[in-house]
Amino acid sequence: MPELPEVETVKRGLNKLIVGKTIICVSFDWPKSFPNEQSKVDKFLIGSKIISIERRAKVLIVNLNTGYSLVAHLKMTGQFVYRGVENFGGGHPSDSLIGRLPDKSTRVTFEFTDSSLLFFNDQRKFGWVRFFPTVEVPNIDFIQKLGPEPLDESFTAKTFIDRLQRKSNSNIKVALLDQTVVAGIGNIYADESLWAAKIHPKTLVKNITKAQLGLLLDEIKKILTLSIEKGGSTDRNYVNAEGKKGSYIDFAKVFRREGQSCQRCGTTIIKTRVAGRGTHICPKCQREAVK
DNA sequence: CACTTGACCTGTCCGC
DNA sequence: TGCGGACAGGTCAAGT
Repeated sequence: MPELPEVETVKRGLNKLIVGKTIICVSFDWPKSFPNEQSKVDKFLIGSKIISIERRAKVLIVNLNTGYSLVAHLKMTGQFVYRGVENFGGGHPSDSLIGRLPDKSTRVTFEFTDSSLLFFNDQRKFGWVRFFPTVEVPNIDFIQKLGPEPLDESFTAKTFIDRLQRKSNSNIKVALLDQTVVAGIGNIYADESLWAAKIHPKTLVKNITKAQLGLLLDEIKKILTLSIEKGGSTDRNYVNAEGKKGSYIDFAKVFRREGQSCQRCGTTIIKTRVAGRGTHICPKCQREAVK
C-alpha cells in the first residue's frame, strides 16, 4: 500500500518533524520489525542525532550523525507517526490517531531527548526497520538492484523502454510492479497508469508499441506527481508522519472503483485478477490482449 | 532460467 | 451471533 507517493509524503513529514533531534531510547516488542544487533544499536543509535531523511523507491532512509542509517520498509501496513511534546497531556482529541498511540500495532518506539516520540506501527508485521552504516546503504542487495526513480528527469522514455526489454515476455502489469525495472510503483499506481494509457494489464510488453510505452511513462509521472501533491492514497490504513490520511484515492480513476462508470467512456469498471493481484480496469478502454 | 505459488501477518468482510 | 474462509498486497524464497 505505501508506494512511492506515500513514502515520499512520510519522508517530507519526518524531514519537518525529526531532523535535528537526538535519539535517547528505542524499544520494540516484535523482533522481526527491528532485526538489529543490540551492541550496534547501543553504540551508534542511542545518542545519535538525525541529520537527514531520504527516500529510495519505497524505502525510507534516516541518516544519523554516527555514520549509521536507519533503513525502513513499510510494506503493506507500516506507518511512521510522530508525537511531539505539544501532543501530550490531552492536547489531542482522544479519537485522533496520535492520541491513541502507542497501540497494539506499535512495533518500535523511538524517544528523543525532548521527550517527543516516533512510532513505527505495522498491523501485519511485514515491515521492518534495519540499521546499517550509511556508506553501506547503496550496496544493500535489494537497493542495488532497484530500477531508476520514475520521477527523475533523467528517467526518459528511452531508458524505460530499454529496461522493459528484459521483461518483453511478461505482461505489463508484472513489469511495472517489478522494482528492478522501475522503482516505487505498486498495485494502485500500476492500475491507474495503465488505465490512463489505455493498456490492458495482461498485454505482453513485446506487444506494446514504443509510442504507447512513452505515453505510459508520461502517465506514470503525472499520476505519481499528483498523488504526492495529494499526500498519497489512503486505501485502508496509510497515514503520514502526522497521523493524517492522503486524499489521492478520491482522484483515482479505477482503483477500488469496480461497479462505477469509467470517467472516459461510461463503461462499468471491473475488478479482475492479474499476476495474483486485484486489478481494476475499464474493459472498453483497456482491451484484452490478443492471444 | 522464467514464471508461479507460498510464506510472512492481522483485520475485515462475506456467507452460512 | 459466531465461525470459517477469502481477501487485502510488498517482497522474497521455494517450487514447477
